[in-house]
Amino acid sequence: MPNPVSASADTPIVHVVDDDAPLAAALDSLFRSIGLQTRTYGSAQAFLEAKKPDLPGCLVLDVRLPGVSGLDFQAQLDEMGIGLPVILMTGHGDIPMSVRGMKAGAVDFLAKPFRDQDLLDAVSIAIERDRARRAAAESDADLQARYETLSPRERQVMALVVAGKMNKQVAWDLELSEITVKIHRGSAMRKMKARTLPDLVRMAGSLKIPAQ
Amino acid sequence: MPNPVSASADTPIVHVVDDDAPLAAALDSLFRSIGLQTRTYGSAQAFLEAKKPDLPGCLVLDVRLPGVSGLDFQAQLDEMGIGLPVILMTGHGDIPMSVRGMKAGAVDFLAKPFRDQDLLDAVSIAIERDRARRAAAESDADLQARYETLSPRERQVMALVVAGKMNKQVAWDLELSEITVKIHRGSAMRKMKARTLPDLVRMAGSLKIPAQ
DNA sequence: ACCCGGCTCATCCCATGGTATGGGGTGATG
DNA sequence: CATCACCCCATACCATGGGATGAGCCGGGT
Repeated sequence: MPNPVSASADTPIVHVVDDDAPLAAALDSLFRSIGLQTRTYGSAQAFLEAKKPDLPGCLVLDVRLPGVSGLDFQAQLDEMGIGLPVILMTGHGDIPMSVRGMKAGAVDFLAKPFRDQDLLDAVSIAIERDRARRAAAESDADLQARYETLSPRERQVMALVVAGKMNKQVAWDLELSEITVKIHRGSAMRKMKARTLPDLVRMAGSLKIPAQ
Repeated sequence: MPNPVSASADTPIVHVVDDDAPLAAALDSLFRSIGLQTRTYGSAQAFLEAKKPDLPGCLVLDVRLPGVSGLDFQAQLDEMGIGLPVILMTGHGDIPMSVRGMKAGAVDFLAKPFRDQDLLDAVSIAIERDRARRAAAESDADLQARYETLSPRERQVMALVVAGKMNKQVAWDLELSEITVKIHRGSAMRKMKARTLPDLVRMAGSLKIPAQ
């Protein structure tokens, strides 16, 4: 039988990292009440060790944690390439702390006590941001994967073609015959699944291949 | 005779908006001491009415101002399209205030008293950011200006060409002869100063002309 | 009335792009 | 050794791009 407030399917996940168990439990039920999955962790370490499902979500993080500071942890996550949007909470914070958190890209920084609604708003923004991030990352990974199937020559040719050079010029630059360039160019188009040259140019742009 | 700490040429400008005159004067001399120009204003209104030289710079803004709040003023500047990076200062601030300021894009939010060096660091970041912003805006305006010289037909053709359609298909879409398409295409290339099709595609990208 | 710019089209000609067919060489790998 | 991926090239053929020349139609401004 379906849940009254549907959950557990592919609904977003809120990860709560807070060593204050009662508070974590309260947050958990708050999020569940609006149909979000939650996971709670007593420490940064616990969060890192847990395996996270491949779903959009966000991280609600207390600044005061056992071991590392929440702010340091935030920076650490960044270096590790975990792009999960972060919402920071604190009981005893000051302005420099909040500024540092926001500079590091936090979605919000909430001083306790805060209204439930403020947190829910922040979470909803964070999740939306994560959705966009994941979508961008995915299409980027797709593109990157295709690009990696190109042979070295094909990449060179692609770069020059995308820079606007004619086959003839590419041939001269790479000391090849024009016919060979045409062939590499064709394979590159096929492998990149680019129907037209403008498509290829845009792909090169997304891949940050320098224009010229 | 040149100044000891070179200024007044095309050096960046720090705009200080603060109704505390002694403090403004102190900031003024602080910034001049490192070779920056400064302008001080007693109110948001005074800043808006002043004519600002066309130079990179930033805005140092006290949150508590006569009339509007600094935060509201910040939002107002945004709506007016004044992209000058903002640094907020406050004597009596709290976390929500700083978070709001940072969310609105402030470079930094400093609680008084702060160290001179913190402000100088923020200013230097802000000016660098403004430089980048201005450069981007300028090249964008250039492009936009060229785009505006295109006739309506030329724009239609350009859009379809950039979307990867062949002249033939463009002709069919617009119910034109292929020859006419070629001509519009040629003019578009010339007017946009695009040497090659990839160039045109990138320009269209910067102009945010939808790809297909 | 005239000119000019935008829009349209045709025919001709040539450069360029793109693919197919067929050939040969290398080096890594099973 | 056989195979495969990558690299190189030629000839041929056709589609496409792009410019020159010449032309007609409109509407707005001098």
